[in-house]
Amino acid sequence: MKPDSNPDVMTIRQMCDAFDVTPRTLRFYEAKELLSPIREGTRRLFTRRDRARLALILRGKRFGFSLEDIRQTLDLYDRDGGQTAQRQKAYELAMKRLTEMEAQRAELDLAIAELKTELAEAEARGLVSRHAA
Amino acid sequence: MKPDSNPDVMTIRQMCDAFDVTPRTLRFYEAKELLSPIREGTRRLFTRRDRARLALILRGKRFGFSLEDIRQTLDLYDRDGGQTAQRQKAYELAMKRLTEMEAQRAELDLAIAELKTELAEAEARGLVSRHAA
DNA sequence: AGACAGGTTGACGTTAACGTCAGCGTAACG
DNA sequence: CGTTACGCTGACGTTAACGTCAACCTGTCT
Repeated sequence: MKPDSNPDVMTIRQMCDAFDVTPRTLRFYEAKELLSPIREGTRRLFTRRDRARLALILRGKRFGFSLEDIRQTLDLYDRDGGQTAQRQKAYELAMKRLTEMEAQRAELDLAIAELKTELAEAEARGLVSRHAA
Repeated sequence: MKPDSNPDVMTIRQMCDAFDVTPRTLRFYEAKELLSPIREGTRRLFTRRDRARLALILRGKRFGFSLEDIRQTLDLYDRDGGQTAQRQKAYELAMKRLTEMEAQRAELDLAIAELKTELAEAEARGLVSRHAA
């Protein structure tokens, strides 16, 4: 019987298709303790928790955070386990990340505005056409 | 006589102090054609143009862009030189970057909102204190 | 039984973005 | 004129984040 009868867990290939990553990447993330799929014999089965974490990981990457940065922040989203002291640390770390992200947002807004200005000027100088080949 | 008598150019060390990077980094960026300081004999002298570009480079990095991505976009800010065809390409590339950045901002907003929610819930669950050690 | 699809574990290769170190040049200072 | 500061050029080392490949197991289909 196939193991994917359970809709709550996914095989490595299903994960790859769903998130557009390679098996190597998922195993790598597991080795780095970003994911912790359960084992059915030797095979990995990824739970909802793994999927949620992977989504957060990929997002974090798009924002330029390192896997190590991400790993540490990730624990906040784990409402269940963890000692109080650990949770407190995760919380504070997440606060720090929040501050960073808000700063990044501010700078991003600025950069976008500047780039728009630059594009408008280039246009005004008549050296480019809005839509070409 | 010291070369830094000219306020328009800076030595490598002045650049390092101003932008908090190492000499190695500046030479590396030059090798990758992101910067093109003039030479006084063997020594590098960085112009206003180099400084402007470096600022953009460092910003781009904070947004998670690769040096290669940055290098290509950078040319848009070079109002002077360049063939028309080249400028047109740079323009279109910059448009693409703009779209990317706006998408990134949207996702960033979402992520910030989610993280805030998560923090609020953690607080509500009473497992953490807003400000600890 | 044979073959095939899908998964697993090492182990080594690769790319980006620098760090580090040796060896050399040179300019200004005491 | 020696040395101290600053800079330069290779050239090799390093870290992160995977890619690639070989060798192996295992369930399923024919």
